[in-house]
Amino acid sequence: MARAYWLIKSEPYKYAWSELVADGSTFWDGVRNYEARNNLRAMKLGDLCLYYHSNKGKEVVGVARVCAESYPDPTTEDDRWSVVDVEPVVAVAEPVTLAAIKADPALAEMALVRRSRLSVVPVDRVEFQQILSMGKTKLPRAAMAKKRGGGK
DNA sequence: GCCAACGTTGGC
DNA sequence: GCCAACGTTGGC
Repeated sequence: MARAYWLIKSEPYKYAWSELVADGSTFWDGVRNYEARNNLRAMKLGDLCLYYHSNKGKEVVGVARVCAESYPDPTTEDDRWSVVDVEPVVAVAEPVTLAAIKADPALAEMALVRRSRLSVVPVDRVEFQQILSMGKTKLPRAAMAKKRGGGK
């Protein structure tokens, strides 16, 4: 099964990329939208996520990896909501702004642009690679491996 | 089951 | 800080 790609948004003053790096990993809580939640639930171990700073910055600043698949959101009694765990993989060398994404015809149709209010959106492989390339960023070898443990 | 009111998100 | 987009809620 091919790896999937996603984009997850956080307001940097709420939970910034640098905090994820400092924490080592975190559970991705606070999603209260069914479609976003369904995207969380579709995430598989080893999927890669573009980490986007919304509101302030409006740019892709890092790549994170799903290190635990979805489970009930521990911050609420409401069993409708789920979280996943993510860990940082690599910072984007040159953050890719929303303006740059919109200006690129290959990216203008991204769910990020079309569904701007959705906080967890799918990204296709081509879009993912294009953003990394715009960000002058290469994935470390370890993240290229399919999954930890590497089974078929 | 429709739809108006309301709340939230996020770009500008 | 404003406002557009849009998801959710609740009255009927």
